[in-house]
Amino acid sequence: MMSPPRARFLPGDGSGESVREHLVAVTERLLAEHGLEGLTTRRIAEAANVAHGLLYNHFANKDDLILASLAARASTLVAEFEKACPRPGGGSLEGNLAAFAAALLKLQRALLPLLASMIGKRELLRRFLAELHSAEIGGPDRILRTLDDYLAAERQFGRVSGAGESHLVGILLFAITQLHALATYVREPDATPAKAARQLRPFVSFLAASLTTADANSPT
Amino acid sequence: MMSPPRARFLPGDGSGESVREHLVAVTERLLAEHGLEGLTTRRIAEAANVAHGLLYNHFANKDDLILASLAARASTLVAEFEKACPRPGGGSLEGNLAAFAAALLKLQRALLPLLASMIGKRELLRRFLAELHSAEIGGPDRILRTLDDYLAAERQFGRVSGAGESHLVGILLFAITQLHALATYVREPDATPAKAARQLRPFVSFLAASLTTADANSPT
Amino acid sequence: MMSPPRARFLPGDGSGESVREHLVAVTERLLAEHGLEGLTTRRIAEAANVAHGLLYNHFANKDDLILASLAARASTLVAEFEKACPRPGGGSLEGNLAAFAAALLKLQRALLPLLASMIGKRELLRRFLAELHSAEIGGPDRILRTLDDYLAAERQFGRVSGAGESHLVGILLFAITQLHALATYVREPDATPAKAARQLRPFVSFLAASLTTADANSPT
Amino acid sequence: MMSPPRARFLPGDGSGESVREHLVAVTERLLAEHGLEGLTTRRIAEAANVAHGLLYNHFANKDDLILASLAARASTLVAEFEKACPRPGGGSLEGNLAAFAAALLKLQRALLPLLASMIGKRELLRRFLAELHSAEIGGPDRILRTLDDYLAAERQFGRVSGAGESHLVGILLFAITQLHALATYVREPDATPAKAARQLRPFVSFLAASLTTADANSPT
DNA sequence: TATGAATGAGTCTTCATTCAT
DNA sequence: GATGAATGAAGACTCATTCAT
Repeated sequence: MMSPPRARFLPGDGSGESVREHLVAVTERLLAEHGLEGLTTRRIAEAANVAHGLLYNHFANKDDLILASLAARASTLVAEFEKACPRPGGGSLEGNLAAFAAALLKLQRALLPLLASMIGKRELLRRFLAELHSAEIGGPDRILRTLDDYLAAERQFGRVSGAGESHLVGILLFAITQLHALATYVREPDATPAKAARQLRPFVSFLAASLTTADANSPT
Repeated sequence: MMSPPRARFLPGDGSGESVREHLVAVTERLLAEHGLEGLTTRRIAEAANVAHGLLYNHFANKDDLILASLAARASTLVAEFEKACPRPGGGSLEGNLAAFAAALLKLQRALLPLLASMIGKRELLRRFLAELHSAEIGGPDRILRTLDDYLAAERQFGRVSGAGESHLVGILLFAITQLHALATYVREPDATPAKAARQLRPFVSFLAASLTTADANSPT
Repeated sequence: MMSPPRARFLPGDGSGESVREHLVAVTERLLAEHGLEGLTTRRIAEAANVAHGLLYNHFANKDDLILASLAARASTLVAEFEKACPRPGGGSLEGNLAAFAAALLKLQRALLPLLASMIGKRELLRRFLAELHSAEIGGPDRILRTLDDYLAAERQFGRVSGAGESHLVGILLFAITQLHALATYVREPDATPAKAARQLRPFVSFLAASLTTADANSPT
Repeated sequence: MMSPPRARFLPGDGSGESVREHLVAVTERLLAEHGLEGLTTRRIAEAANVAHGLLYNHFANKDDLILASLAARASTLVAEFEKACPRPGGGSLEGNLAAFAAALLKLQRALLPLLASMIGKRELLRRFLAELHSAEIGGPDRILRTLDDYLAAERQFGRVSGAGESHLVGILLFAITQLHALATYVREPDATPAKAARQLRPFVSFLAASLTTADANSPT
């Protein structure tokens, strides 16, 4: 009747992680590696070295666990993005934009597959976005604000001319990195950051130029 | 006792459609309406008014049918896009770019969900892209070439100055519409084209301006 | 990959039963034998010698199958009851009431466990009752009407005096057999019909007497 | 890191209740409110404000706890019934029978769902009945004896004629209230006592009449 | 060629029970 | 005694695919 006691995840194994956190961490890793597709509760339990039913002692259902893990993943990625952001005033403007592009690209490449897996799962998507907004994580809006803030600071330093363009430029940088992320995801998933930087360089130059030129549209 | 003979799809019903084509057409419609999510072989057979098993007489498996239908869908959309493209020389440059933006947006909004559903199904995605390239359909590359061709023609008309930027501008237009498509899909799936046009307008102006200004970066 | 083809239920095995009917019949038998409790879809499939998933090709869900089988069971039982009903005018009145009691008892002993299993499953119960009323089956109301009709006929024969009591008597007969059915179900599930008849006899006599006596309450 | 100390049920909290009694009391309440269906050990522990595992320190398994609680519930109900019984000699005979009917109905409506949930759980049912008999609770037999005793007393008062019928009448009253309880449970769970009294009235009158009439069947 | 009944592995979820602390 | 995290068997349901007719 009794099955032999299997070695399991043990709290107090030195990691100081609660089981809930352990489950979220494992799921976050699986999400990062394979996306939402094919991510079954059984596989999560196996990867966590835990009985299948345990998930349901800590989360009401699969979606709740996924959601917590998605939020954790997004939080991690946004934090990494912000750490990688250049400081205004230092370096060259174009170099800084390139640094932003690289950071954005990394973020997008990690986030796009997750977002994509949620398409068609409207409810999960809705809750994920709500989570982003409610929690301190911040979604795309926060990313764009970070860009805006940087550009505003550079304008203070006199390194950015023009008036309203800077906001557009930030969004275009966001857009071009997203396009690149999607394209490489689809076509060459193993592309190196160096190669990506080379490919994005012309766009960065173009956008940097548009920030430094006296804008033809703006009144002098 | 005998089940009543149901009216079925009959080849030679006047439409001149082979069964295979019928299945692809029906699947294409279902894809357009609901995406890949929840698209089961049973539902396809029902929608096609055909026995469930018939699918497997014409396609080796579900993926093959989906693939053929995705290709058909992509082909339809690309054709619609090209029909909506403005002719060079006519109208205002900015108006034409706006028209391109609208056409691109429509394309992206239709294609993104399909692309997204394929993320995580690497094999299907790979085959879809191969199909795009091999068949006469043409993927993003063809779209971008269409943009490039248009801008080159406008340069012939003297309505576009500068040298290498036009290619970048085309890609940026592509990128900004993709970003918009994704954002609205995620946040407000029911947004109207008019609203989208309003939101994209500043970007279109910005890009149009950069095409007409003597570029500071380019040697005179 | 391929599992060996197992011998299964084959339509055209001589019984002239459709699969749907086969499933209902098997489920009806299981219901009769063990009630709703512990009746799993897997066990049904096993008893029907059929793959588990097949149930869902013929019924939307477990409840639908159960419901169809409950209706079939109820139909069978009501038919048996009506066949066992005595004809008015023949035999002795008390003998006829005893026959009714026996028939009612058989019905109740079969139906009570089913009804009981449905308690706590409000939705199933609601649908079952609706089914009873909508289909030609007829529930308790029909049973009571049968009793009423019989007594009315006997009054025509002059074998029942009194006025309004006969309806009460019918319901009391119904009630006492239900009580007996419940009591024996709970206490001695293997009680024989003969023993039950002996135990019900005094009640039958009492009720028969009340039908033949000039009623003290009624005005002469 | 430590989970906050939750307030728990503490033995010696002034109520003088042992943990075992507390668990039984809580389970009894849950049984009264929602029946056996959906009554999980987790929910019991929650309602008792007690750790889930604690149940198994005081009861060998769920059934044992349920059983103790069922017995407690039955005991409560029987006590309430007896308190509501009319005293012989006072009031009108028919009024007293009506009072009995009301008390019986209340008892049955409370007990039937519990009994029903036990159908199909033979072992639990068997043990429950054994408990009823062994403990001082008394099951249906005790109820019927109470009725008999009342009628015997009334015969002493000369308010009941006839000889052996009174026992039958008691059982019929029991039966008709059980039938009514089942029917209303199934069809209109929210029926008021007043409505029930109205519906039972004719039966009460009929049975009362049969007690006061010189019985035609009995020898004078 | 067309049918659709049949298959069975796989999905999420529930819950009584155990046991180290 | 008390805790509650952990277990795992079992439940209902899905769906791509096969195959006899």
